[in-house]
Amino acid sequence: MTKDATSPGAARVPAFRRAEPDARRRTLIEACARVLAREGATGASVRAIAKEAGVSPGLIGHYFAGVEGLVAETYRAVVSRVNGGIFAEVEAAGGDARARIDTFIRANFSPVVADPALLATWIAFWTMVASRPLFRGLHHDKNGEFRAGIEGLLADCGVAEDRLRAEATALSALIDGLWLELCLAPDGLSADQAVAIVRAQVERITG
Amino acid sequence: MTKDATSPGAARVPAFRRAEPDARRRTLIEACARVLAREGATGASVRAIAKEAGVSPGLIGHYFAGVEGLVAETYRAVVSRVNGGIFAEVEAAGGDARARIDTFIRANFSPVVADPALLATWIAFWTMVASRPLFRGLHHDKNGEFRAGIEGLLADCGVAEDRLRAEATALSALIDGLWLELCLAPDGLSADQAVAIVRAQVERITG
DNA sequence: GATATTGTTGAACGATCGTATAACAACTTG
DNA sequence: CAAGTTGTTATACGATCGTTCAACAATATC
Repeated sequence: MTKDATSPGAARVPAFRRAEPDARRRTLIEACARVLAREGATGASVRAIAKEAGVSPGLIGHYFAGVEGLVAETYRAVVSRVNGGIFAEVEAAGGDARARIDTFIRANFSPVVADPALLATWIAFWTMVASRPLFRGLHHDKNGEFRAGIEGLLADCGVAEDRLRAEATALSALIDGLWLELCLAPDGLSADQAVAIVRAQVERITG
Repeated sequence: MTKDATSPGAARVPAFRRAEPDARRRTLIEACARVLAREGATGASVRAIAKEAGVSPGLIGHYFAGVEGLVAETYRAVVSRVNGGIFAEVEAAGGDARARIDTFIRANFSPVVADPALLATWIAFWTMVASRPLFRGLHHDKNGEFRAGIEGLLADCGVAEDRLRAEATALSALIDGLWLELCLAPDGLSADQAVAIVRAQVERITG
């Protein structure tokens, strides 16, 4: 019989680790995102998320305002990660306005963005928008950021300022609609088709 | 004390009515739609729907393949009603192709279509698309019908056949994206703005 | 009016939900 | 090394979930 944690003088094996509050929050948010991606919007229960994170269920209530609060933070994190990645690609594309917006288009339909697993996060979020003002405000903020990014790209392409708002709103809606369809029916619409459609639209806008 | 159902000779008050299977199914579907609209996607439980319909919870299992089956039928019914209403307006608009497609655009953002309460039905449906092939097929069908309708409208406006598919896909996605945003944030985007955006797009397509 | 059929009820079942909380243990502090 | 702090666990609780099913009653049939 080998030594174990109960033997006198055995090396103690801590039953759990204490974590920095921020690190713990990130851990839980990432676990929530994984559960949403794997199980869908209805599978994101306290117990499933806690198990995924390797912690006790009670810990979620300790760090967030219940499951809703955690989902809200997860949405915020996932949106930031996805949109951050998209605009990082745009920056890496250099200074040419046309190249930048084309990179933006392609990035929006890359496999990591137009991913059915990602849709679950949005669905879980949309489910709560109708009844929770907190979620409504969060949607307003993130949507505004996204449209502002598009406005910048279009402005660099020489789109007149008085048309910017409407054209960016239209382009945002077009991308969202194609993204949704791509997530719901990956075998009905291809990413290349979506890219081609948005490209054609941008060319019509920028003349 | 007045006579009641337990008094001898009192007019008998049936405890329940038997219904035609089709009528009962319609009743349950409509109740499900109302619950989805009022309570949201998470509130559509067997008990809530049965209470709304004024029947016993067990009856849902008798007529449908569980709650999922009822939600699937409800989605089918709501989509048919909404799209049917839209294309009925188009028919009522007469024979002029431009008038028809403009009516179509306005109908898509009328208060009864771009209704936040309606979004709950779509969300409940989208939640199940990822994991249930039945729902995936239903989405494919209904989406195809909608796009086919748009293709017809564009064809009548003289859009070349080899462009029809892509243009209709784009227009469908644009409408969906604007509709979604209108449902999620009714005070951020107005129906008139959405109509104007789609009008401009159609004019660019039809030349 | 008696009988058969079956739509319908309502309760019971096990599972799972979110939350609260007492006990415990990891870490900090003195 | 002892004491205090608090992050963490694990359980218990009440509520609600979807489904099942024996019993009942509304209707059809004869």
